[in-house]
Amino acid sequence: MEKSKTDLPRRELSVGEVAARSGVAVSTLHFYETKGLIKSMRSRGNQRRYPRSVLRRIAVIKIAQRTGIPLADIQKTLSALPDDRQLLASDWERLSENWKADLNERITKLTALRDQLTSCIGCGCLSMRDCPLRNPHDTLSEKGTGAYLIEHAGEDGDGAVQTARPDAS
Amino acid sequence: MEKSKTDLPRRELSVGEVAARSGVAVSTLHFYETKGLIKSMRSRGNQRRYPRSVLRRIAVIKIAQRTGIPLADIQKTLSALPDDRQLLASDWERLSENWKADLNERITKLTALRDQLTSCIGCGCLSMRDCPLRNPHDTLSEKGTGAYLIEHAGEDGDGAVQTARPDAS
DNA sequence: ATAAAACCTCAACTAAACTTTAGGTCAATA
DNA sequence: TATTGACCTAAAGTTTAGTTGAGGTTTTAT
Repeated sequence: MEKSKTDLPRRELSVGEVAARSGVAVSTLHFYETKGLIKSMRSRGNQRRYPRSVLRRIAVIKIAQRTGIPLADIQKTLSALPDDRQLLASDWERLSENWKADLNERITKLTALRDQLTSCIGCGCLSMRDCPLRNPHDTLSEKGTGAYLIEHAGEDGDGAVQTARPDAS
Repeated sequence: MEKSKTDLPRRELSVGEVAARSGVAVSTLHFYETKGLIKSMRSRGNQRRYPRSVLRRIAVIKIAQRTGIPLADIQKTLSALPDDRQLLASDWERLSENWKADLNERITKLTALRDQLTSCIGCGCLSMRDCPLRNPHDTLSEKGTGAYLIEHAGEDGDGAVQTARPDAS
């Protein structure tokens, strides 16, 4: 009889084992592989076999994703490691420092937004001229797709919230 | 001659005018309309005509988006206003309170992540057993798609980062 | 009156991050 | 041995938030 499954930790893991241990779906592992985020060896029968270190790699990917970093960027960062060796503590240190910076930026922006929200709840104006919420000059780079406020000469009282006074004829 | 364009502020705005004033593309306005986020009247010639209040509505939509709320939710919230009247200060107050709460939650999560990142940079372990980054029990609801850590009995030293010691034979 | 600019609809395309399906192979077990 | 469960590939589908294009109509300006 072969070594039973629970006997020694075998050197390599199947895709299903990696899925169970890492918490990501098998299809996701396939997907990550096509994106170059992880890689695998193959068994004689063409099934994926992973070194245990893939679990760490996946953990790192998931952490990066939680910080809001797109997979493509994660891939770039990971593949920029000198060779494709296992992550060392020093790598992790460098990566996490970078990601922490990104995260801090996002936190800063969201906090600013929240504070503006807080202060604008009192006034409730949403005036184009006055309200910081309406003119987020510092947020243009946030996924900006369209043109932003190219011109707003001829600004007239269009955006202001009415003081609650329903149907005053 | 008709009233010139720049003479009096006409009662209604064309889609292009709304686009220019609000900073969103015309195609986006069409799109928002299909999603029920805004609506329009039509001219004799079937062109969209908007009341000025649409600008405020769009401003609110954009603010909500900045907080990270998906359009579908924004739509639900806006359409839950008693009738489809203009936003009043009291509406804005209520909405922004809700959104602020969401935002705070997001900020809290990101901040926790950052702090974990900070404290884990020192140790660099990423150990499945010890590292808070590896087991974010409080983050399961964050876009969770796959199964999460259903079982990890038989945990063996798979995830730990090696102390920097390149090729120690 | 006519041409250009703005507008219309509908359908298809984009991007990210996956999942699902279809059709077939491999491996562990009763 | 036979069957089931795990695995394979490739392609297509899903969601969110839009954008782009084709083909045609309205408005506006000259």
